[in-house]
Amino acid sequence: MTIGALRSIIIENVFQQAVGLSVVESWLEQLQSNGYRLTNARRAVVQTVARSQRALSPMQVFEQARSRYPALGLVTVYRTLEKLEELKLIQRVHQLSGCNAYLALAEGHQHLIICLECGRAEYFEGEQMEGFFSQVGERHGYRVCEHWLQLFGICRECRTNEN
Amino acid sequence: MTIGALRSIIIENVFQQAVGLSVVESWLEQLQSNGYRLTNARRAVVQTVARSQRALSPMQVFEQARSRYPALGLVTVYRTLEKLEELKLIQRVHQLSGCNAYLALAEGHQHLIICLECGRAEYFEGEQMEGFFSQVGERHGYRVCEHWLQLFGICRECRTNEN
DNA sequence: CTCCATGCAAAATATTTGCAATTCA
DNA sequence: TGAATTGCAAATATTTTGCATGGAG
Repeated sequence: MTIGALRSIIIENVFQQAVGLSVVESWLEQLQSNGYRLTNARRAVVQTVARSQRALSPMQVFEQARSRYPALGLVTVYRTLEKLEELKLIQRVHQLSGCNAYLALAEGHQHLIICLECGRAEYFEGEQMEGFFSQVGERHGYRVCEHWLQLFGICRECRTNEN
Repeated sequence: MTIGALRSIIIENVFQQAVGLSVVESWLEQLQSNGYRLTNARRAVVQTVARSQRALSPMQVFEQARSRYPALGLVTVYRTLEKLEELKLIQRVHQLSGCNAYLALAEGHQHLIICLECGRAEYFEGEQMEGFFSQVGERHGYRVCEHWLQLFGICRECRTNEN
């Protein structure tokens, strides 16, 4: 094993511990504490969605999760996503390309910025807008109780690759 | 005919001239000038969508337009909506209840406020936000080129009816 | 009279449901 | 062991496509 390969593994482990594994374990715990059983099918789906940097459709989740657990069925993906959404661990993301993709839900970070090229999705904050939204509502006679804000663009990595 | 009925007709005509008929005629003209033929099916769809205050699904358009032109088929609704969208006369609207509804597109008014109760949809302006959106993009390394902003709430009429 | 447009039927997709076999707790 | 979970197959729901007929220009 080369130094390079070793370093990759270390970095991967650090990465998983920092942003991957703990989220997976937290989701599995929450499924369990809400009365759902932990199965290999659910573990595969949770690992796939929790670690993804982009919103995935049920079919994409199915394809990726099947490499972890080949016996997985598409129906189980649908049912697991349903439960994760119900527990507010993921949310459905609407994009120009479709509205059936799911992404980990970051608490308190309501707004999304999505790369049109690679699909990478990140949350950003914008609390100062709530006041503006209420004002707009008042002006039109609405009591505003929800809002969707999403930005679309090209991320740095994709711009670099294109040049 | 009573004075009341007469007044209703006058008001309806004024209304149609102000916000309904002219839009319908404009859309039909644009269909024609883009090489599409004017048929009764298309007239029925255009009248339904152009005059609606809320976003309508293909099935809803079909049901409403069929009362104007009973021989209408659902497939023609899909195909007509497709052409209207291509001509940028309507847009697909994403709601919690689904993403397959279409609404007249008001030029220059990019953002929507939608009543969760009755579905009424109105556009509002918010040009001052473009700068903010670009800033957010920069901070995350994105070149922002598009944005979605939608507010959801309860309109005045629905609040009144509930009390 | 010539194509474009239509509506039906069928196909293609996407999602949900019924159910017997399996697996977790 | 008992009940929740699974995957398959079938049912639904939605949208698209093929095609013979009809209608606009």
